[in-house]
Amino acid sequence: MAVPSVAERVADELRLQLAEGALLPGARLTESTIAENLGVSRNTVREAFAELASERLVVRHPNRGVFVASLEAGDVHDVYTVRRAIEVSAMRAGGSPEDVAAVRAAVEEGKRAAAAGDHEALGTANQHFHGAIVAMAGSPRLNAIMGQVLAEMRLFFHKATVDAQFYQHYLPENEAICLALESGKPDRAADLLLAYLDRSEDNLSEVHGDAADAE
Amino acid sequence: MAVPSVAERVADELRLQLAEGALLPGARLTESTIAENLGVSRNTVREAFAELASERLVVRHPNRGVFVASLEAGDVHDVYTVRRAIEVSAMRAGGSPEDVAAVRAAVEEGKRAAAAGDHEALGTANQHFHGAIVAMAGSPRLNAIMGQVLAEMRLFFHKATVDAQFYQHYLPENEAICLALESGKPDRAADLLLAYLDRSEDNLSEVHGDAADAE
DNA sequence: AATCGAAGGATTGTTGAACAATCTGTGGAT
DNA sequence: ATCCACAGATTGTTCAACAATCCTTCGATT
Repeated sequence: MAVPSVAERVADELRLQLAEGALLPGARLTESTIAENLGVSRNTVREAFAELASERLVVRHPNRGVFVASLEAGDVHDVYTVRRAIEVSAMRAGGSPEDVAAVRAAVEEGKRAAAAGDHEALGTANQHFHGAIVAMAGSPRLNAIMGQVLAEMRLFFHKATVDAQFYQHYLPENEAICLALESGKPDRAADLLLAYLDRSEDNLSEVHGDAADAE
Repeated sequence: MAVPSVAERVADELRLQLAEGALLPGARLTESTIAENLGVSRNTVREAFAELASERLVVRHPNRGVFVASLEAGDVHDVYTVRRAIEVSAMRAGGSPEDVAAVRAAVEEGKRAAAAGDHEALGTANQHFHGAIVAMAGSPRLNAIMGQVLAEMRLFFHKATVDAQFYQHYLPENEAICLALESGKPDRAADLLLAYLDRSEDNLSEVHGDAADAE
């Protein structure tokens, strides 16, 4: 019913291209060419840029232009710090049976994707899994924050060109976390999740080719 | 060195007015009048609005205008859900001695304000206290999120016209939390903080005149 | 008298063009 | 080779216009 504004549609389109990897980190986004390509005004593109910049998907260099954000080594640690705070907290909240069911659904979605050998789908299933975890807190703000974090992660993965085994490795962990949750032990699930996140961060820092400081 | 753009200065100015209570929740912000008052273009005001909207300080009603955000009952709970996730997580991280010193400084700042009977200062000291707690995590993203949350809270306090005793009541709690932190017991401090936040939420919901559902 | 609907005014959403400010890169002078 | 000036391109911002939408008022109808 609510028709999205043109600026919002432009932002959506750019978000899509970013998620698909059509725009790689570091790439420059020129106002005029985007305005021309999408058939909108430069001013409207500008509004869309403001939105994407607030989501950290894009970085503004004053008088120089906007560039697709690229996560540096420190950013990876930072993003995982946010994830640890939010996901673990939401997990300890427990969540309603429907919330737990959503987590289970994401786990099964991942299994199917792995069976089909589709690691694009495997990646999105993993994001659904973590999104469902945060959703247990029932907090619109936490959901929004997590949404942004996941979008940032997606951006990063395209840069790292993650191989199939990357996600597959985590499938049994997701299963274990989900089982703990389903058997009414959210604290146990939270501990597993925390360990998972720590390991995931290490893996990612490694892929990124960065000497991780043992903190 | 970096000169803020006009749009950013407009956003800053509006943020200031919001923090000072010059613009009360629910008030309408008309593009043309603000543009005229600040001597800038309507388009620039529009960019500033986009920024404030992304911070939830302002709400956009399509084709109707932007209004100063007003926290409803559910929003209070939501904001506290975010605070619990972020603050408690940061607290458990412990933090460097300088970080702890910053927390201590905020506590003392609060004491001085209370002694002087300045509850405007008492409020900001309290915000510094919680900001310092989050800063222990050393995460720019968490700091940014907390900054937005605190800005939202400030908005709400102007609506509720909180009395002096509101903050004063929490001074000894801040002291206790800080002491636990200083004596190397961050987990103990985190537990105290969690209890603090729960009680604070109850108080606020009460002030707001809302039948809180005991969850 | 109350309800409904249609004009009118006001504000937002979007466009297009224009110009100053700033950055980038090229080429020449030392 | 280094430095400086200049030209080109892009951003930042303004202005003016118009369509779309909303709110209000006024009038017509029942």
